[in-house]
Amino acid sequence: MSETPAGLDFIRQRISEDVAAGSRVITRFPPEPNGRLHIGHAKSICLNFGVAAEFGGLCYLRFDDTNPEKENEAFVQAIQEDVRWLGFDWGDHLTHASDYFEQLFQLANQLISANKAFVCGLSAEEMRETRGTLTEPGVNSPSRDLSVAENLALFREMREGKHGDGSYVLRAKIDMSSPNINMRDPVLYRIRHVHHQRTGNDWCIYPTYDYTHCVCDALEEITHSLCTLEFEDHRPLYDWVLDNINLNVHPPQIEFSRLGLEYTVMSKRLLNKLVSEQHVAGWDDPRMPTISGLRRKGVRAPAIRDFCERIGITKQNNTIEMSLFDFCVRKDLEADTHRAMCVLEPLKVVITNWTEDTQGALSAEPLTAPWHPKKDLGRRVLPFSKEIFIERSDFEEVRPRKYKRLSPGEMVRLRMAFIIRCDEVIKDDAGNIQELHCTYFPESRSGSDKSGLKPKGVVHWVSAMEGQYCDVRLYENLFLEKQPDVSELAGALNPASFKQLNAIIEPAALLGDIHHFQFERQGYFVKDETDSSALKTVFNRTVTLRDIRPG
RNA sequence: UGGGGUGUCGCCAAGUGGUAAGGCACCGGGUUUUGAUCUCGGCAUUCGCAGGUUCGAGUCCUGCCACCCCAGCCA
Repeated sequence: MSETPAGLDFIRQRISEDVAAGSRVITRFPPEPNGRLHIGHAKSICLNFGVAAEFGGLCYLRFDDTNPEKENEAFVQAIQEDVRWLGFDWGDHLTHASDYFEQLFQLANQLISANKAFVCGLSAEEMRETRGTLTEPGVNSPSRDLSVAENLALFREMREGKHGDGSYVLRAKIDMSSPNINMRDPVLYRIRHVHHQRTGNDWCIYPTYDYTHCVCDALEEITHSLCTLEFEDHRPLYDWVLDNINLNVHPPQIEFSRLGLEYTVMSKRLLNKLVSEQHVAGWDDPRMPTISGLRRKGVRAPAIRDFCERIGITKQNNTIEMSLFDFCVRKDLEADTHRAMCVLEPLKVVITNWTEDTQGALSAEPLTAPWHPKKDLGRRVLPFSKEIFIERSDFEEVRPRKYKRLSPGEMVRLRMAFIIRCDEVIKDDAGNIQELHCTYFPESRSGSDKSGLKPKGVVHWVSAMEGQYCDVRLYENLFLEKQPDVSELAGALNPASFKQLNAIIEPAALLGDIHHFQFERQGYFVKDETDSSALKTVFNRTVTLRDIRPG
């Protein structure tokens, strides 16, 4: 696929060494169902599922559902849909951290029995106060020296619901003076009397990420636990837990850098905020970097996969330029997307020498055009009439240097049709251009041009008579800055990120079951399935065409 | 400040002691009835900085500097 089979990234190098030494490859993608997946998750999905496929292994889709307060079933379903849409298959390896709640509980008891964990009665505030700081060690909890029997009893009571939320936690007994704050007797279990989307009211204590993740990895015999850089500091804890329970499986945790993309944000907290504060229309708003948003904007899965391949896997902090993403999107669409003509901001053109006779002659042999310039996708008919619309921006009264469009006295080709010359500019009293009067050259018919004329350029057009109205939504970056300052979210947003136009499109485009289009000279667009109706079709702009103009 | 990481072209990224891949972007030429696509060419005497080891250093050593992450009963 990639034209640049660069050296393997450091993770694949490591894995291929392990495979050479006889290891299997079992990975996992472990989303928390508290939001929808975004392009950053796609990087991880492509890595985990990709690596599994490349080395003949398998990849679990495991929901990390240890915090029922924030998670829900709708996200569980949406995440599965997104992963599947991206083109990955977890087979029957769909699991949840909650599948292992019982084992996690038993193992926690083992930890207590081994005097490696204790029940702590400190409040959250007290715990913060005794944790110490980056430079000062913490102090031991007064509960730290409870007997094994007392801890076992207390933990049982926690599980039985005899204590209120926040009254007790189970903590690992490690080292309050560790320079790594994660090792200062971290919390393993907390009390939460809340309903869990899968286990219902079976539990009122829930394990924390640090305790859960490594154990689930071990239980699933994950061979390579790949995660992002911010978990690097948690690795000693990951290892501590597995070293202190007797599962005899110890996956290595390997960290890589998360994706940064210009003009957007990737944190679920912020994306959630954008949705809940209604700065966008929803998780699938086409301006969102979510998988569903990109899909609704018209981006296809191969483009996302290609993008993830091109950005690579390293430990360097990175911010990818949007131009690379756009490149991948266009590259994917270019090869097989139907072309159509759609006038976004219409300017009427009257063909003064067009008569009923010429109209009659044309109907005997209508204009047609291929759906695609290279790939054979068939042809469509292009109705033509005395009045047509061209793009307002395709006409200038005063011609700029190297201008390849229409201006007074000049000629331009109507794409796939005739050459016209602008004879007269009709204006209203205020001086606004109302319409253009042009003559067409019968000999210049596309495909059989005998006119010998050399027009300045080519413009798209739609017949006024047959053209259909449609809504076209133009999307731009959600944020103003490449690296938005999110401390003031509202102010960082691009007010021009969304614009809807009432456009006119050639009739053939609305007839079939074609979803993705390239509107010639403008960009790629996709039918919006949720907002289109029988009365009006809505198109979302996926990405503009590359546009190199002088100046 | 303690700990953990990272520094190779504008943005990514190969490079694993033998004389700086590739992609995107950018600049120039060609083709073109999309200023698209396609195509050809250009684009790091230098690898955060300073020393050192070596016949030879982006790769090894030492010392600096910069940036990122960590003080949730979030993940």
